[in-house]
Amino acid sequence: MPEMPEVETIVRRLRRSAPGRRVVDVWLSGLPLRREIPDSFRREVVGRVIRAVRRRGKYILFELEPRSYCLVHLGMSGRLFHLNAAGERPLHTHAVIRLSDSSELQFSDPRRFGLLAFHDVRRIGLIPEIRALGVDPLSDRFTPAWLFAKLTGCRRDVKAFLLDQRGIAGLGNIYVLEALFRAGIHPARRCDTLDAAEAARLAGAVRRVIRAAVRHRGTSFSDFMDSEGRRGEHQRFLRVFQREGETCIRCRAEIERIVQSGRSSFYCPRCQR
DNA sequence: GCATTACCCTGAAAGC
DNA sequence: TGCTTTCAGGGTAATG
Repeated sequence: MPEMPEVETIVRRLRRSAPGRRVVDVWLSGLPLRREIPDSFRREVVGRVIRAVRRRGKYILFELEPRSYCLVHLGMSGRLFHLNAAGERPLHTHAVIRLSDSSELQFSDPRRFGLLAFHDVRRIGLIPEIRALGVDPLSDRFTPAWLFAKLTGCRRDVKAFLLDQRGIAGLGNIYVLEALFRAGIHPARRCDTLDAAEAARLAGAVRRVIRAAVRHRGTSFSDFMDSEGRRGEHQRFLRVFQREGETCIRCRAEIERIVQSGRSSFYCPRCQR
């Protein structure tokens, strides 16, 4: 399940391989993803040149020339490969974008929760999905003071807050739970019960977890692969995620699982309050 | 207005 | 062994 570190890993690879190439052809499976890909997508994208590859939250943005954007979200099970030459299309391939150097971008997504869209706008802030996103956890705006101010007026569970892309953009279930463990905060704590010191611990934990995961090129728990088909390494460093019944690395208590808003939460009942 | 729940989908795992 | 059921989850729409 690609979160920000996995998307960042893909974007860093694509930045080396995609800019400067012109789109010469687009193939679409015709099946709907999160939304239908309109027939106009092919007509709009063919002929444009990829100028840059960017990331906002879990979204990948191809900046095109003349200025416009191709927006990609990997959803739960999406993969984006950049192959040197036309290759075999894996099962559940929904889009193939052929480039001027004979390479091709392949987008596959078995569960079809992903997104592929074209936006004829000058700035990424004009794309509704991007405008709705909150601060990036690695940006200068994400500070302990900012986080404490946000938590103070919020009555939800801290886990629900951290998962909400409108507040902090990029976190998913894995890194939220890992950050809460490192900060010693129970996932069901109400936001407005956290004090300034806890908010500071949480802000630091989020940054450290995300930085470590980016360094390890993401977590390949089930099937994540980067744009060259390489698996990530961060699964070896997870401390609570999917470790129900195993012992806490810090206090030897048994890791527990609860369900919040239909999602699993893993935590140490002794270390996290 | 805010918070929670249901839904989309398929593959893997569990249950029978 | 083989079929059926359950579960997983990101984002959004619907509901409370």
